[in-house]
Amino acid sequence: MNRRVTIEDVARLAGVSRQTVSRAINNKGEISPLTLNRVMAAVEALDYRPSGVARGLATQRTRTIGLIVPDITNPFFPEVARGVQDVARGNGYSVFLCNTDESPREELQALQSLAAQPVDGIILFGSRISDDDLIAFTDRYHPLVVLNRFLQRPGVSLILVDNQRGAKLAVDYLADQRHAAIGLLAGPVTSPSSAQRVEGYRQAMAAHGLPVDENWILPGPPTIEGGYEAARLLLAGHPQITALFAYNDLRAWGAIQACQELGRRVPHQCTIIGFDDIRLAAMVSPSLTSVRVDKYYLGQQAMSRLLNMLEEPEATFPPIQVGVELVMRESAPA
Amino acid sequence: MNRRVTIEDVARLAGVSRQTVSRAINNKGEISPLTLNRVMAAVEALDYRPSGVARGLATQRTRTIGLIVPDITNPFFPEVARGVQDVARGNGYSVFLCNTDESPREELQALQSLAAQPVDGIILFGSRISDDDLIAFTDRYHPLVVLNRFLQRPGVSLILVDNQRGAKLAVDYLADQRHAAIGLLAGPVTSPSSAQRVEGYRQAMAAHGLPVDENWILPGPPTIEGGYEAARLLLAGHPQITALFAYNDLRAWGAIQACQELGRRVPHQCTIIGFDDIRLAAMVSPSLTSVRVDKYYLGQQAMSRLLNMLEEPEATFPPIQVGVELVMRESAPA
DNA sequence: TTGAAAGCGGTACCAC
DNA sequence: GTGGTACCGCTTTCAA
Repeated sequence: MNRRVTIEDVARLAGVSRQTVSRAINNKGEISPLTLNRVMAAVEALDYRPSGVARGLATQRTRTIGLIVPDITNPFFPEVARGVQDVARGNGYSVFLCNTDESPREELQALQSLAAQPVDGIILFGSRISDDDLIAFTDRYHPLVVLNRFLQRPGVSLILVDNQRGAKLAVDYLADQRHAAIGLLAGPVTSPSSAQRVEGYRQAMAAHGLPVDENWILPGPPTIEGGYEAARLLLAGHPQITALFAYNDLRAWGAIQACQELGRRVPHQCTIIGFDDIRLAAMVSPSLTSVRVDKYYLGQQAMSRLLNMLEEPEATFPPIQVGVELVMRESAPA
Repeated sequence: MNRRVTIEDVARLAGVSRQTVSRAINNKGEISPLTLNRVMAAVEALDYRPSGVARGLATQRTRTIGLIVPDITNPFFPEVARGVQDVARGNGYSVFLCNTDESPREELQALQSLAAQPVDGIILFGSRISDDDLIAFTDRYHPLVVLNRFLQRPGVSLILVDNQRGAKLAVDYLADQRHAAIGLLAGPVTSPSSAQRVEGYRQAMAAHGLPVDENWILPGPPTIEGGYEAARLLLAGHPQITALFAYNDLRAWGAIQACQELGRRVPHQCTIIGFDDIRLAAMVSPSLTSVRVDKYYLGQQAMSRLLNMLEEPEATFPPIQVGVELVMRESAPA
């Protein structure tokens, strides 16, 4: 590769100092229009682009952020990522994307590698690490935006989806249809959002006077396969179950497949509700009744908040609450 | 944020020079086991992590690459991204992800911003910019791995999916079933992979002695909505069409929806074949017959190749060909 | 085996 | 308004 064009080259060509070039390209400090023009002409001529690395070293800001998600192939996260990236790009930021595969170890590594990179801030979705590890990390690094996890710390902002209410909406809906034995295909045991949905399920069941058999709650990976396995086990072991509420749409789909194999028709012989309302929920057959989360908005909010924190490092920001709504379709018709 | 721990701090604590610390953490140069231990102890004690930025400036290598895709919410790309990222991480690289929204302008900006970042290399999927722009860019920046686009340039490696053959497989299959009027829901006009699939379609039609009405070929965005619109237009304007071959699975799904609205049953009154075989192709109803591409493998190959180029900057590497296969399902049964 | 000094490509601070 | 100089945190080169 040809040697990189540096600020020095521009300065030489324009017949000014490096400093003046710096002023010109950064639109700051007073500069005479004349020199500005000369410098910009030189920049054009050489097709000069300042090195982000050098700039990062000098300013201690890289205009770079890290986005950590469990798995970008889970259709929930691409939409979130778009929300983050669109806001980021609009403000001149680039985004590192890291997958953790639901592994706390990978997550911690991702955090540390991003901190060393170093990025100006980190957005952490689907966190699975322990409170201790996360707190230890927040002590050394910020700003940090964390989703769906309570963690009151300086330098940490929270985005909270109303998971409990989402679960309540689903259970209410099923209970109103006289379902009493409602199985719960919970998410990963390490997932705070799953814990919140489980809690919402428990409260709603209680509110309807419905007893909960602990065996009806089966955690597992947030994938089609995971939902399939869980539904098979649950329906085989507890034939009295007439409805399933799943941690996410992928698990709900797995459950639909399991029902089909077990000869239980959805929704008539088994009613199913998912969570997230990913785009394709409407496309499968039967289409999926689901608790809708505005994923793109979530990403936008997370990135906007991170920008706010970057602008006012000393400020404290309240958590952002994001609502949910039930979208009715074939797998759990009215 | 507490001041960053630097190599200087470690050196002081260990009672050695910065240089010795550098040697220790990079496992290079001769160093006495004793000092090594002392240094590493200091590193531990301070929880020191070298700054990627400073290192990048000094070495001119950031262990960072850029991945450009049209749209990460298109289910094709998350799988590719995982392939790229898994190989990247396994080799100590981080990945910047950029979306272009199919826009040549955004794509060019993404390329330039990544080049300025600067990343060690770029993987470009779904390129939409002009040959001129791309060539101009390759002259100033490499290494570059480009997918599905012919471009013989030094510093550029190619990954080529056998798009023509994929289209041929689909058309052969339909022609063998006596379909003669086969519509083509092509991709974006700027998409090289779409052009290749159109070409394959033309050749296969000709091989079967089937005339092609140019109006049967309708390009458009690679989305469900795009496929829906295109299929509506095509089927309304040319009722004799009995089968549709779509640029990708999303367009095929849109077509299925259009058929349902028009009262044409799939596959009996309209047979449909998609492309990509994204994971959910098997989940929709009717399930989708599709030309399968191994997306994860594609990503792995792209990143592996990029690593090779990074290791041997002077070497020339041949294009990597990636095969396809037809997966039969309900939308076009045997 | 270890250390001193220069340099990577910018920005910040202070003169002029 | 402009230029000189130090400095960001690390690696590289060369000497000791």
